[in-house]
Formats: sequence, structure tokens, C-alpha cells
Amino acid sequence: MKEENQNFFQKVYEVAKLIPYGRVTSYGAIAKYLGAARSARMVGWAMNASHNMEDVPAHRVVNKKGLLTGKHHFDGTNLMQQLLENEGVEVIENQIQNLDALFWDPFLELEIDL
DNA sequence: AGATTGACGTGTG
DNA sequence: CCACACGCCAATC
Repeated sequence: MKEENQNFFQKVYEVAKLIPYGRVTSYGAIAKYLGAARSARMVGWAMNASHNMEDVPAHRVVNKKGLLTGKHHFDGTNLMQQLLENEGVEVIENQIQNLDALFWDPFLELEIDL
């Protein structure tokens, strides 16, 4: 049975859309949740594709250091940072502050639902 | 088909 | 904490 066995990209979109307001997560966390912990890069690639498919809050997805590595892919230069700041996330020099409190882990919030 | 790149992560020094 | 190297897997050249 392959029911909801969506593509890797589709899963990434789902998790990304589940990220609550004012929260952020990392590519690795999503990748791990999808069962591809060693494919964090693929999450980024999926995001790149999502940018041309649906409105996925990619600005809420950063690397584990809380660094806005993908801001360069957004329209403009500091659009990603502005979006985060607009949600109450403090961002300095492309790096999220208080990441420990803002970090959103699908495993913790979604309590895993395999 | 082989080499390179990429929105990452982890390990080592 | 920072610098460098390796692994991962798909897309692109």
C-alpha cells in the first residue's frame, strides 16, 4: 500500500506549513522527521522547488545554527529576515537570536505520527 | 555518463 | 568558537 506515501518534496511542504507562527526549524530536523536525516540538503532543494509551487514558509526554515543561509534565494536581499522579524523573531546578521526558544521540532510538537 | 554544485550536518583539530 | 574535511543525495552542466 502506498497511500499517503508522498514524494519527499511533498512531505517537506507539509512540515514546513505546520511550522507555527514565530517559530523556526532546521533542514536537518525536517529531514530527520522524513527519515532522511542525512539528506538535509535535499530539504533545501525541496524548498527551492516549493518556491515555484506553493507558498511554503521557507523563511521559517533555517540551518541548525539559526543562520539564514537561504535568504539569498528569496526575492530581494533581506526579505527573509524581515519576514522573521515580522513574526517576532529577532534576527541579527542573518542569524536568529534566542534560537533555543524559537526552535520548533516536528518530533516534539507533532509527537511523531508514523 | 562523469563531474560539479548546493537553502546541511557532523566530526575532528 | 572557528576552520576544514567528509558524507548525502538530487539536480544541473
